[in-house]
Amino acid sequence: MSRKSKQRDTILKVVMNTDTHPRADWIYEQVKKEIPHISLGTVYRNLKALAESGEILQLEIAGETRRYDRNTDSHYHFRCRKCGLMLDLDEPVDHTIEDRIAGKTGFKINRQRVELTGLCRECQ
Amino acid sequence: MSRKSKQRDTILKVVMNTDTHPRADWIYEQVKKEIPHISLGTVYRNLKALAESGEILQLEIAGETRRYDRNTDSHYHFRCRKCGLMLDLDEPVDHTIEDRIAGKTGFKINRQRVELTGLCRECQ
DNA sequence: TTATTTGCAAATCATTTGCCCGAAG
DNA sequence: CTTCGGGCAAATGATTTGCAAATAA
Repeated sequence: MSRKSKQRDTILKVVMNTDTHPRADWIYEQVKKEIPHISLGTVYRNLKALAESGEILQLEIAGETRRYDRNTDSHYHFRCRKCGLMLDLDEPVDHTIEDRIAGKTGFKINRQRVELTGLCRECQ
Repeated sequence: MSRKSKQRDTILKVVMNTDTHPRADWIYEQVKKEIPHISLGTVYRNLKALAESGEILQLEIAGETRRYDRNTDSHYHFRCRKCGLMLDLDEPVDHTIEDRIAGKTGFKINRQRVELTGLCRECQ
């Protein structure tokens, strides 16, 4: 289905080796250290493919540029509104909300996204 | 502080008269019916001003174009991934998550955003 | 009058796409 | 070979901005 390529392998490696939830341009800069002539378009194309195959998670964030996450489990996120730090919270995800809403409205709920925004310890 | 203008009043009126969480371009089309020569830039400028003064809410949505909401209270949203329908849920907002995270991490939490995605009744 | 707001167009930012070429199978 | 992935640059879509003219106070 999809061929292997040096660029795709390197992009995946970069994402798997950080927990900073990087954006495409940061990933691009890191990959350039190994493949100086890589293009940003290639980075976007491969990030998309890797997300579609379930190897990484595309993190769509309200009002912010997209980020990428090696952690593909369902989890909450915290974002510092001053320094931009973003991290996973290991709070257990409350799925009872989904059932409660589904029961009330008749909707089928597939996904729940919870974002907490505030100030991290350093920025307070 | 801010002057009144026909364009701002009309934009506010349009947002207040719908519960569809419209995007800027839809609001622009509606306002054009009353002020045909209005420009999209003016619509954006006024929506921003109205949000800053607290009269409306700018809804930043993960992976989607911004929408505007006449309901400025803290509330959850549901979005249908097929037809794009977006609506307010009248589920009470659970603020205990904020305290729990704050206690665990030492972060100061200002805002919580909860988005449920799925299929509405018509689209299932 | 004079400070804001408008209309318009150009600028920006993140992301996607078209096309032709090089490389993987 | 033949098809997919890569590089590059141009296109896209949403939103913002600069500026001169229009308008509210």
